[in-house]
Amino acid sequence: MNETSGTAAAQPTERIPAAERREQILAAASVVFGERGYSGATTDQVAKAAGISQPYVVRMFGTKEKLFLEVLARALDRLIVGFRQIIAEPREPGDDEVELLAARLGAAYVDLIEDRGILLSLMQAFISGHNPVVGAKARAGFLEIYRMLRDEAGFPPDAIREFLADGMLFNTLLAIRLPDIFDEDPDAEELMRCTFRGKLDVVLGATAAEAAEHA
Amino acid sequence: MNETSGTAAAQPTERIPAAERREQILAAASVVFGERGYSGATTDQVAKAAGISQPYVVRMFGTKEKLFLEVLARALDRLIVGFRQIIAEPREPGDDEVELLAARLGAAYVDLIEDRGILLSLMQAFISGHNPVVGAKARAGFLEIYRMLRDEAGFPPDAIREFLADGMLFNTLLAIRLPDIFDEDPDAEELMRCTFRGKLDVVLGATAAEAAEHA
DNA sequence: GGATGTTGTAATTGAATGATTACAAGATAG
DNA sequence: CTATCTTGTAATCATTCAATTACAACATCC
Repeated sequence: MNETSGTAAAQPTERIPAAERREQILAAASVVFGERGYSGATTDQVAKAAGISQPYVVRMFGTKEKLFLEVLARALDRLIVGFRQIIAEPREPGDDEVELLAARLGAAYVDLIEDRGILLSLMQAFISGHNPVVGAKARAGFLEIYRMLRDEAGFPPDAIREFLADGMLFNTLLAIRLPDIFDEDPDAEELMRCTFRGKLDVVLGATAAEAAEHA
Repeated sequence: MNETSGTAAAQPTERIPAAERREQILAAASVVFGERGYSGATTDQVAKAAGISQPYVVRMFGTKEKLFLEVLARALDRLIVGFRQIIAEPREPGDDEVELLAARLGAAYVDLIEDRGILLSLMQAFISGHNPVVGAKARAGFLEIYRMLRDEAGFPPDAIREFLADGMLFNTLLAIRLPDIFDEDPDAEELMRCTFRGKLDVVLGATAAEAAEHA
């Protein structure tokens, strides 16, 4: 199409509007930061994952830190907006109102953090409490979720604790890649099942299928 | 004592047996790795925290990675040994046998991860699932805890899930330094209290006291 | 009291990496 | 057609940092 030399090998990177390229970089950065951590990730790895050159990544976001903060803000935003949407859905009052809403929120959460980039970017932020900027964002985000469950969802304290605790355990089991060793150690799958009591078979089905496919 | 020049300013670093120095380095490394992560921490920071020179740190452990693995192994070991000790304690059978044991284990866990180095080293390991060596250790450690609760403590699945989930939530709230903003945002303390339902007032008291002192 | 082992550091090196600069090529307006 | 803006890269710089080397001071053994 737009090649001038007939047998060009390395395609000269399509020209793409900055706004769109920005999204590509953020998506790539989410994965790379998630895998290697803020310090462990390099702007060059992000660039390669996004299919562009390293200087372009830096110029687009100014510094590596600003890029990371943007990735984190996006992840938190998706989480909060997603939850708020579900809570806003009309629901009829009843005995199991809280339980049902918790299940819906849980499913949404699972959907979200199956994106490993989002999961790990969030967890990276959790352990950056010492960093004034990142730490403050992590605390603020966590508190906003708490207030949402308390005020908008109307959860009683025990339901909040259980919901958050289960979420953090799920985070951890996914982060350590427990499903990766389902076939090596049956206890791994047992722990995963024990964690979800079948109430989230969707996820388990997906990850187990992945594992089976890989075996 | 062993000063040759009377007015020596920079003390020439006391000679200490290698084994003891090793422990000092491991203690310092636990803190530094916990705060900055594996990639973010430098051997020089560890050295300074331990009060020795950077090359000595490297020579003692060969590489930075080996040092980190040793720190992680220590943390996991303290956790596992500590739990096993409590489980082995004689206890009379009864209705609340599991609940009581869970409370004891919880208290021990809290004691342990109040050492921020241990808390964060463990959490660093959790999000290193992609790293073959660190990831494998994290998975193995988590599974060992699971088996201990199931086989040695005799916990039913629900008790295991609840125990682990509460632990992970506690990890997270401590990691993001929620107690640091108790005085800025009353919801922070409320979330912390909601999380523990007063069953672990020891901890809350300690961190609140810290915060008050700082205010 | 010399030889050997242990405990330590200063100086340096080589690689990695975030950031900058300078430049090129395509699009768009006048 | 020329000027300008946008989208992109190659080359390079300055810094950081893990690791190495070479050496010094103390201790212990014969």
